[in-house]
Amino acid sequence: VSKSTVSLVLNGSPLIPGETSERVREAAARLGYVYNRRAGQLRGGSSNTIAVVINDLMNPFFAEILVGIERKLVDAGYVVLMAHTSEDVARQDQVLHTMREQGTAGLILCPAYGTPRTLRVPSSRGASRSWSWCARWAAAATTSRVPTTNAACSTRPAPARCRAQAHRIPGRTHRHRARAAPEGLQGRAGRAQDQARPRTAAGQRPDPRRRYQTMQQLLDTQPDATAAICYNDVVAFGAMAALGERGLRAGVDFALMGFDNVADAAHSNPPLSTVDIRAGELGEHAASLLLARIADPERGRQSYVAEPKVLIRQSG
Amino acid sequence: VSKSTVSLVLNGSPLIPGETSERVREAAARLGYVYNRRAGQLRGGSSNTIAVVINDLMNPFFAEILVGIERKLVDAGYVVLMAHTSEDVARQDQVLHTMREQGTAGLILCPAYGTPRTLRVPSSRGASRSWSWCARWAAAATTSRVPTTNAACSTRPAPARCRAQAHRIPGRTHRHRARAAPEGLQGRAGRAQDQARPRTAAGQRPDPRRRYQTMQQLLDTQPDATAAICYNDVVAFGAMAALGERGLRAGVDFALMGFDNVADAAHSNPPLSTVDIRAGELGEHAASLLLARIADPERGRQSYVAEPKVLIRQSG
DNA sequence: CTGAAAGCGCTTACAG
DNA sequence: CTGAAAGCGCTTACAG
Repeated sequence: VSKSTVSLVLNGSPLIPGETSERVREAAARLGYVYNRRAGQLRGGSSNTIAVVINDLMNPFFAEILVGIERKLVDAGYVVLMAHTSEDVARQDQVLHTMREQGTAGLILCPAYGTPRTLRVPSSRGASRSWSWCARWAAAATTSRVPTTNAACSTRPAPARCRAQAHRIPGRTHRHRARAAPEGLQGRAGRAQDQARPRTAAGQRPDPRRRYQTMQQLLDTQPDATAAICYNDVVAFGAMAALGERGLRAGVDFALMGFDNVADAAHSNPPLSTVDIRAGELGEHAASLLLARIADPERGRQSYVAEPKVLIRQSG
Repeated sequence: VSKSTVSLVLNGSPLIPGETSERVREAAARLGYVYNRRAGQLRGGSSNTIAVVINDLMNPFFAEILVGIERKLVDAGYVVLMAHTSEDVARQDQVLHTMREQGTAGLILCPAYGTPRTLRVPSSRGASRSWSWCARWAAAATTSRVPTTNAACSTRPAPARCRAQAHRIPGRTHRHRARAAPEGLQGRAGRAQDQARPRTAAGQRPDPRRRYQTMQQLLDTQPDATAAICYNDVVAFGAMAALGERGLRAGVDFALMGFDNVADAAHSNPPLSTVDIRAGELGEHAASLLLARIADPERGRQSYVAEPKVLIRQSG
């Protein structure tokens, strides 16, 4: 009954005969022994924790991403150290700093709006930690400055095709940023009046309190508009409310398109046409790429870009 | 420049003179030194991590709770170890076991449906860990079996007043569990036909895929119903969709009441009448009570019960 | 196949 | 006020 024997047993080493192993396990159970993984990792030099820093859990899109990440990571035997930034860059810096001291094996970051593309993730000593960006374009830019940068999960599909020819889409005045190429929308009949591409208001963050007002404003200032491509599903939900208040119904009087295909989009009132991006899988991919990088640090950085799928439901 | 001197400096001990302290800090910064908190805690016997196990982040109610918990905990200098159970008791057992080895200072659990009330949280060795239940009734029952049980955050307000006299509310046939006492609803005029109290379908979990069908079914089987008190806001959103599909509008043809006052409830189509329970604060309280217990383990268990507030908007 | 010894990076008495 | 020494709970060579 020696210390090292116990250690070998608990780590499932094949060196120990079954009988001895049994005795040890039995004794451990009887004494209510609980393994101190941190001590083990201190000595062994490994770590089974991964940091996940996420920007906005109030948006179901990111909540789904987090769930996907967590699922994959736990399945792989890791435990996740989570922090929420509420889109606040200062808090993001703070938690990034704190987590550095925890000696995680890796980090997945869904960056807050305004995160500099050159962000250097403070890595633990020596062993430069692997990490991934997730779900925002910032991914592309983190090359030379952060050589440990790994995966990029971008939701941005092919650009410059954001036109819905069948409807009158307001351009520069509305605040929504069109991210998709909703080709499906083109087929929806109507008068093809305006091909104005919705203005990309980069850097503009979709303030939850404004989702609704934005549509109100749009309807006031551009009374001839008959469609809107919304920044995301949550914005589109707000637009539905604004429409409803004026006695208009999306899909009848107005075409509305979201983005993300959040779970609730299938049962909004009316069900929302949107672009399916499978947020959960996005998260799982971010996790997978990170895990691959941890397993083989020599591996170059990779990226995964989701294939968006247009989903036409009642709203547009 | 000795090890212990460095340690004292980094922990802000007053024993070290300013000049020496400066030199140490400067050198640390220059060398890119990063403190290994786990090693420190191994020796010191403390821990600054807290486990948070949560059941369903797809429901914005719980996402808000998590955000509240995280905010409070990070502000207090802790770091959170998060796990998601997806309402799966088996996975909950798994993550609870894994987290035990991490030696957290405490645990907050939003139990999955079906969690036995007698659940014993596996505590780390010796130092029985403080912990809290959050947001589910299970709280009340965890007394004698888990003496380290701490706070209970219950969302259940006073019972047995769930009647909306102004409307015809289906009773036993619908699947929604009424949790609130929507007094405000009583004042909403209409024919007072039925006082049937909605049947409490305890243990019945609101399957997201069914939210919508449930309302459909209700309308089919009880065509004379004119109101529904929904289990929560998310269920109510599904009901709105079902209504909309039949050309009915909540607040005009039918009264609909949710529960939780999730952020989106203010801008659903139409805006949802609901019961405000301030999920974020619920989470913050769960965190506060846990922190108090950690600071003073002798302190008895406490509970916090939120005061619900009825919010009448357009839907009912 | 099992035990004694050194050490992961820190902290904490305890001497100088 | 600063340094030398022991030890947190584990793992990993290295002998027996």
